[in-house]
Amino acid sequence: MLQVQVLRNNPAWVKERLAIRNFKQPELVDEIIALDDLRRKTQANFDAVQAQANTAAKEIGKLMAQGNKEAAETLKFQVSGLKLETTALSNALAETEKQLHEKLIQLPNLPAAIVPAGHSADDNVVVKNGGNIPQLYAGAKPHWDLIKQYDLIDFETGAKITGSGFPLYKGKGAKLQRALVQFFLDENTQAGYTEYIPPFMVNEASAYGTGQLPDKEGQMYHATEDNFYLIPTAEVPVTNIYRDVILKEEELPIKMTAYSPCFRREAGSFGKDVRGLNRLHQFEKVEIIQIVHPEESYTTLDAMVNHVEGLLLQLELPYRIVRLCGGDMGFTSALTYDFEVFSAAQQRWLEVSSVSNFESFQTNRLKCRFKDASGKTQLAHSLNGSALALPRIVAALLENNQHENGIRLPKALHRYFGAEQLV
RNA sequence: GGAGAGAUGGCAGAGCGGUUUAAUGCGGCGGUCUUGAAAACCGUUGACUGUAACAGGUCCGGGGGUUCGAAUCCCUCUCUCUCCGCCA
Repeated sequence: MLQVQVLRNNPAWVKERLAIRNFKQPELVDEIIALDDLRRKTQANFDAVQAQANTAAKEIGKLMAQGNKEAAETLKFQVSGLKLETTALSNALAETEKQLHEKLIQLPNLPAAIVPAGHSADDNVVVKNGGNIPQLYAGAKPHWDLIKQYDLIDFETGAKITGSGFPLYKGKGAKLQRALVQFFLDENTQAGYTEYIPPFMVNEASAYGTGQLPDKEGQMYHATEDNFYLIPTAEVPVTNIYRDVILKEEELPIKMTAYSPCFRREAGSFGKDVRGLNRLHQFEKVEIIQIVHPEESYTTLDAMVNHVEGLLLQLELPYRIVRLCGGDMGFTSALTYDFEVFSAAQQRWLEVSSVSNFESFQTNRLKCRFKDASGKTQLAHSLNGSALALPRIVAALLENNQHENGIRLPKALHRYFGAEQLV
């Protein structure tokens, strides 16, 4: 959520930034400012009447204490009308605030200066290519065939137990998951991130805090009896650690990492996009999250991108880093870099990480602030990224490393998996 | 699941209808003293809103109610603790 102050300070610039995203209702900016004006006026009126009532109530108290009952009763009668007035004004104020808030949450984050304009993924900018695309042998297969051949994941039984998109990992397939999670967490903690295991269900306030509610309600599984949501990413519970918290400046930066299963309803997808491990209702992911000083957040974003790149290098996967254009960026992000790995048998780039700077968009909703050197409280900046999401990594590992007699593993995983060959 | 107790400022802890603009202690910050530090003493010490700056307003777990006036009374929800039951 943007700060109203930002809109008031420079509405023209805000509209210009929103245009980079192809945001269709720039008039919202003016409506919000007008509502904020109204809110301020109503607040001032309410305050004035309330002050009058407070003074009178105190006076009555004093008269009572003096035993001057008659004068107290007279004043009581005179003041009784104020109550209607304060009730009316406070209702009007609440209504204005509600309208203001409803409009404000419709505004997406303002793209950073270097975000390219554009409408879709076609307008994204590839900023770096790394790793080598392997030459596969003639009989190379897509990962879903390899999974079946080596009995790594049983999708059918997963579907029987729960439904499609809920894989049942088995044998070496299950062990590979565990090895990857362990590898990622070790790398992340070595880079200074503190490890967490968060709750995998969150309440409404947390889902709201990171922006899943109210906009993306349908993407989460909802346990209605207890009103809990299954987390779509560890970002939700972990970032909410700092909801309603005022930090000391020296506590920044806060670096956190967490493994979690992720649950996504993702209705309406079909075809090759959902084949095998490409898209699932439940998958594993290790996330990195930082809460930093506003002046540091872009340096931090670069550091996080470098860190994720380091993981892919160690996994020996061909990758590219993509700067998302305004039209393809998430609602809450100011700047996002996507990491894609090349899955050689499918001949497709698969997104395995998305690293974003939210600036103060998320912390404003979370009320995550810090006291700066001059003693003022201001909003911190938040960032997060996957490091990494497992399924598509597994898909690329299987496809790119297959040979006639099995599947080899990158060196970095040997000690985690306990062998040089997966199969 | 059953019975009971509780939720107050960074922490501890009073207040249980009207000079409370939330006592007091600890901690934090500033100062005096000191070569420096400790101790002692003095001062200061939250969030939100609002103003050019004052002033003013809101906040005692969340929400609602009673009253001229609520931290204090009533309703409701959430959470914590103790005991019992069940349980990996």
